[in-house]
Amino acid sequence: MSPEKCSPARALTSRECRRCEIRHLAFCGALDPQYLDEIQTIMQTKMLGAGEHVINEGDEASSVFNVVSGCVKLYKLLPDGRCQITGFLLPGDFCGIATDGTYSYSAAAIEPTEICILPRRKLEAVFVRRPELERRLLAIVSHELSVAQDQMLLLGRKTAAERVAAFLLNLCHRGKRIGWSENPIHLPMTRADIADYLGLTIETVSRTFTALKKNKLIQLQGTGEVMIPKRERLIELATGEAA
Amino acid sequence: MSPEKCSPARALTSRECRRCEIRHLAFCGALDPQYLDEIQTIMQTKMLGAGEHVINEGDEASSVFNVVSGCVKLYKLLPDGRCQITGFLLPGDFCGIATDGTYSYSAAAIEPTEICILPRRKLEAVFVRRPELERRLLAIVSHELSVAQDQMLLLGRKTAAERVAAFLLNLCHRGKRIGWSENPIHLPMTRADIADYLGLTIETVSRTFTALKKNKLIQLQGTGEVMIPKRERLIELATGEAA
DNA sequence: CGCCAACTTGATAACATTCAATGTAGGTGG
DNA sequence: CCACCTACATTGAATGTTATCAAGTTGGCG
Repeated sequence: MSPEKCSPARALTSRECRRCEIRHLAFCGALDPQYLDEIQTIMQTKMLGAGEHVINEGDEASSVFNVVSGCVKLYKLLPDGRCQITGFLLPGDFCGIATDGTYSYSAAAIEPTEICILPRRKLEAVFVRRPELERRLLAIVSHELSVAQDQMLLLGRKTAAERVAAFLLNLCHRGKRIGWSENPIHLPMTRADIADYLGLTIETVSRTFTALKKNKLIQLQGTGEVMIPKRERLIELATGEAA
Repeated sequence: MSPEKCSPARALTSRECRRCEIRHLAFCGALDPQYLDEIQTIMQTKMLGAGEHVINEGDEASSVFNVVSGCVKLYKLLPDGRCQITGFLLPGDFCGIATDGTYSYSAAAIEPTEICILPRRKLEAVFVRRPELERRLLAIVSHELSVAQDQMLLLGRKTAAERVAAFLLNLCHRGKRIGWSENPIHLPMTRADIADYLGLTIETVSRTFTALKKNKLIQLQGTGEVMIPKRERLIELATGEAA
């Protein structure tokens, strides 16, 4: 629910963009390979352990970050500790866009995670030379806005069962794109993270999993592997078509 | 809660960008006045009555729209009629950005509203010549994403009273920017719209207004004018600092 | 003046939360 | 290798905030 303990930061290194296996998933993929040095020369990489922070809300927005491997949660806190996770970043996703010079949310790895660090200033300079990069960024941010609107519908109007169903299908869909198993789905996050993402409590999430299991909409293999036997029925539930 | 009846569409006309009084509020403001014709020549304007639609979810995303005057609600529906309003557009705001070729939400005027219509294709052509426009768009969409994240926190984790307080302060802040009265605040939308925006029911919104009034956090002058006597106390409530 | 839509208020019910206890799995040290 | 510890997850019982159902009230407009 709240910030987690941090292990000491790892040394900065630098991957080779040319050999980057997730480039086609990231915004860098908009760049013709011949111009890859534009990114390579301003970029550094870093390994993070579970719980380590990429971004602290309120800090000066000096960089944007690409997730290469692992999983990062974006979240906001209320003064009394209530937490809302606004998204999970998978390989190829990025964070760190800021409007007013400071980050408006926090970001923390939930498992061992490798990130690319791109200094904002330098990246903006690249945009001037390579507008296709900025165009891709606009497309991605627009898409994220659309996803955010879906999530508002979920948080404002869906029942617990609908939320959990939508969450599972979503993760399935995104995982597929990056080559994860479609069935069973792997959940890298805890029940607490799922609860904070869906605007529920841990207990309600747990009970909902149990109920879905009882109704044969899902099967659990351990707490982090979910089989979906009847995809259509889960989709109906998630979209609110089920009475 | 649901789509409203539509009166017949008004004739298309064209305002003069050069004399546009809200240009500095809109993304067009990024354009040096000497290039205003780039927009002027591709743009048309239209008057809408209350309830008329700007966008129908699922339609082909052929244009983007600027609000010149009035107020537009953006919303999404579930099959059974549940509605989530994702935002209210005030003069200077725009809508119609789409990722995959079709609109992912609906948009309807909630009072007489004037809009500018910019064909997507033609606008994209302008972007190539005038990258400052696209850059501004990225800044605006990034800001909207940040606002959407705030709204997720509200919908997922705030109480009814906190939601209403946050809503009033928000509208106050946005209204100020476009020259509306700061105190009392004018609410152009119905209780039903407020409910669908805050993920509550009409009854809960109404009761919450009554409760805030009883606690002297607001005063009502009719249903659409709200006085805020002690701004700080309302801010405390809205941000979750109040116990 | 009367109608209708929007709003308010009241009583009851439901869904999710809270508080509390129990269960399970992975990791560590004896 | 097993016992123990801790973090995470599940389950149960009671509570509470908000939703639902049902009247009323207000206010603007023809």
